[in-house]
Formats: sequence, structure tokens, C-alpha cells
Amino acid sequence: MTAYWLMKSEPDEVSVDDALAAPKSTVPWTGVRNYQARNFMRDGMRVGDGVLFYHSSCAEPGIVGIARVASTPYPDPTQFDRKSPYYDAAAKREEPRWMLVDVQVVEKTRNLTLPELRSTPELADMLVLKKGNRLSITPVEPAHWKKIVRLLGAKAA
DNA sequence: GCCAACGTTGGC
DNA sequence: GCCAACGTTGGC
Repeated sequence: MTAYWLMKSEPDEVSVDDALAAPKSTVPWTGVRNYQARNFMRDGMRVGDGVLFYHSSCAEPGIVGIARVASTPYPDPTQFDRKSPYYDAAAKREEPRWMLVDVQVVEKTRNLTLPELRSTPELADMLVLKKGNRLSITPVEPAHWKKIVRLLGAKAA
């Protein structure tokens, strides 16, 4: 049973173009330091799950690509890297605190912007649109996924 | 830069 | 376990 997810990335950090330019169009989803979001990656995701690649904290926030979960969960290496902004002194190698998955971009799309998402009645219940939502990873209902893929005219199903 | 909303921390 | 203070997210 394939599940669907929305994953936010700041394009200044990793944009959909950056991901496309990476080997196999695949990037490790580093830097998540929120337990709920971590748990989605660690416990909820399966290889092949659908991902909506979302740009946040930028001029035009929105969904900019279709991707897929491309690995099983493994420890986020940046938690052990003293020079990384994501370094976590409390994380031990024997007992990693932060887990991530690899994400592979399947298709770059147009930007389905936040205002457009908000103005689409069928998408009103999306978690990412809820007031005050700050979660960088949210599950996506199959019906919402289908609607968005249709709005994007994306090939990926 | 502002600020609402939320998560985390730490004293008690 | 409560809750105030603080830090972060993220749209605008």
C-alpha cells in the first residue's frame, strides 16, 4: 500500500533543481530536527511512496515536483558532524536520534503555489494548509495526491 | 523584518 | 506534571 507525503525544503538549502542535479536525482533528506517529522520518515515511509516536493521560506512557496521515497530509513549523518548546523551533541552513533530517507525526484513540475492550493476546495483539508502548521513532513491523502497530480498535469501517478 | 503559532526546555 | 520562557518555522 503506497502512501503519500509532502516534504518541505528551503530552496536556498536544497531546491528541486539541486535534487535533480544530484546523482540519480536523489538527495538524503538531512536536517529534520522535529520528532513528528522524523517519525514519519523512520516509521511511516516505505520505498516507493509518493512525495510532493515543496519549497518553503521563499518568494513563491508551493509544490514544485513529484518525487519518491528512495531508501529505507538510516541515521542522518549531519547529527554527528560538529561543523554542521544540524549537529546534535546529544546524538550518539550507537544511539542515533535523527533518521532520514533518501528522496528521488521523479519529475519537476510547474510551481503549484500556496495561494493556488488554498483556493482549491478539494484540497482544503490538507494538513499543510492548516492554520499554524509548521511540520516539514506531512502525510497526504490519496484523494489530495490525485487532485494535485492532475492540477500539475504530472505524468507520475 | 514582523509576528502568529507551535515545539522544546527547564525550574519547580 | 505544569507552565513560563525561549527558540523556530514560515508566510507575508
